[in-house]
Amino acid sequence: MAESMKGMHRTCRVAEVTEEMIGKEITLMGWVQKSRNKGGIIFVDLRDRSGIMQLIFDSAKTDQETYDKAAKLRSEFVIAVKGVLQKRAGEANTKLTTGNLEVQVSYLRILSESEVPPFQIEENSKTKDEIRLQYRYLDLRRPDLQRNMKLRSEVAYYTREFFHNEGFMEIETPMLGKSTPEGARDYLVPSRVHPGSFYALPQSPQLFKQLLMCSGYDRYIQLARCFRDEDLRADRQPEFTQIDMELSFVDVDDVIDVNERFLKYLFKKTLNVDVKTPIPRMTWIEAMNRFGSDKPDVRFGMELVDVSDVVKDFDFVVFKNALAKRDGSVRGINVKGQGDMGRKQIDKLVEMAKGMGAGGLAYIQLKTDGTVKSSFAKFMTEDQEKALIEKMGGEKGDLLLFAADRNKIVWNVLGQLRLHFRDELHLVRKDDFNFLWIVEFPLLEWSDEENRYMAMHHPFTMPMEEDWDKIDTDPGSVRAKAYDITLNGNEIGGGSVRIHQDDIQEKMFQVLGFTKERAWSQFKFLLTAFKYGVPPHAGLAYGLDRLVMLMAQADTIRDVIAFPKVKDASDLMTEAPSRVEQKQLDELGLEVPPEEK
RNA sequence: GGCCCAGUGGCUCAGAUGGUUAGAGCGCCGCCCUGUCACGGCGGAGGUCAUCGGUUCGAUCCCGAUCUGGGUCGCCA
Repeated sequence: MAESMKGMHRTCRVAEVTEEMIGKEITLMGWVQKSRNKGGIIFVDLRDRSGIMQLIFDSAKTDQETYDKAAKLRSEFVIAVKGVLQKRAGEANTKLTTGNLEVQVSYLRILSESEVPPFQIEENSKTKDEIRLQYRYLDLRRPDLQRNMKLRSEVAYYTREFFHNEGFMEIETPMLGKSTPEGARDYLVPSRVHPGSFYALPQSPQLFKQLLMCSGYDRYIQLARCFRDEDLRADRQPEFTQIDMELSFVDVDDVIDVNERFLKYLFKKTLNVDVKTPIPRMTWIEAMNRFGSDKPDVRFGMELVDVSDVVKDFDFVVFKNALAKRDGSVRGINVKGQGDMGRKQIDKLVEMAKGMGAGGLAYIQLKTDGTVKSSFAKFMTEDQEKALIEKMGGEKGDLLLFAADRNKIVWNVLGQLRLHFRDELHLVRKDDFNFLWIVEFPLLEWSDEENRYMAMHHPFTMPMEEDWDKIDTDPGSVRAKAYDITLNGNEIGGGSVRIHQDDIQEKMFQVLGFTKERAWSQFKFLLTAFKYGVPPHAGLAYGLDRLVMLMAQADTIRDVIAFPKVKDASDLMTEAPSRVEQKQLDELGLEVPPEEK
């Protein structure tokens, strides 16, 4: 039976008691974590978001009615107790911050009873995601999720504080906007007033923040909700939050400077971690050549080695074909100490490589017994083999893996294998925070599918002045004033300097295959705004969820989002998305497929 | 959309060449216990072995499809 809390007032959270309160009567409220009835004395662990406090019901000291009531307490009952805070009479519990304290209860109210929960409310739950998410309100009671939510709240707080002190203004941009077919799929919202017309939920506030620069707001920040109707991943949700910013009268170094100070401040305040500044910078091409990734994990070696020159005369058709391709190369990695790997495991690696788009994976095993086994031994002379091993720095016991194809594929295959071995061989520590800027991204990326160049970042990204003269002759070689901030091999943010000169913008649209008409119909408001005095500006956006995930050392982004969605973008708790009543559809002038039975 | 993994009491898992009563730990219920805190002792309840179909004398186990969840590729300017 649920009782009222009338007349009772919570003194503080259960683990927020102080030494001065010892001997005083206090009132606590929370959930029953656990009850241990010894017969004659009952111990109850009372839990709230601050922690746990042990309650004592002693048959010799409490009245019979209270004692009998205490005997009825079960897990997750919500109770209010009045009693004297005291030093523990028995052994202290070193695992609790309140382990040397307890409350001798004189008065108990059961504010709410609870059914037996479907899983135990405890740290490091092994319960499968499906059930946790169905009962998310119970899952969120678990201490590890409460810690993550607290960290997330603090990240948001210190972010606002830092940027406020730096003169940034937080300005909200619309959730109901205009659909732009470039980029990710939009979530669409039908308009009742304009049947057949749709708003789109924002993928990012990109264009609005540029307009705010046109309006003179100088330094803008927003913790912005964004939406992308694409498939989910362990680190990707359909709705997510960005720390979104834009600055006027700045260049690359200015954006990097304020953000390095931000990261230093944030990590110190929230995790007490010292971020060393300046954060190192690496160009995109160096990252790709050395690590096969534009978000390299540089905490360990196993760097890519370009062996194209060494193998160019090998009588191996796979290598020859690769080198004949545009942007083709042969590169390898040296997996130290794995030369004795079994055939089965190697086959698995080859399969992995094929899954990443490679035709296969060539290898040389330098076994510890001194023998050498290679998948392409018959296509090279002994001297050639020796030269290749030497180029790779191969020693007894090493495994040399080679990919041959267009650079894009070679980088991807070896870059991913490198990460595979990082995890397999435990080459890094999780609590190590290694930041790295990646700069000088290519401006454009060729799309085979569209048969044209696409913007690597977005169409408003400023090219590097020194490359601009190559925009007609060799567009693929033009670098952009774009930058990403990475942490331990994850992209946590990215941005660019934006184009503010209309002649460059016009040329960009032309290169991207936009007709003047299409560019104008799509971005009329922006292009018009740019006619009325636009300052040079640049910005950056962090993925807040992914950042907090890494800070919390969580394995999935779901663990830092209160109410996340599952793989098919549905919510197991609310069962959204759901069908709606015909009346709603009629008002919108919409027809939808009939429900499947 | 493709590929891979998983689905057995409330939770986490084990299991059987295909054969009587499918096990364990935790949780739950009852009784006992005045210093426990992974409390302890005794007793007990609880299972369409994800669903549908096939093979078989017989299927939780083999086969196929489906569903659910996870990972990943495509996708994510």
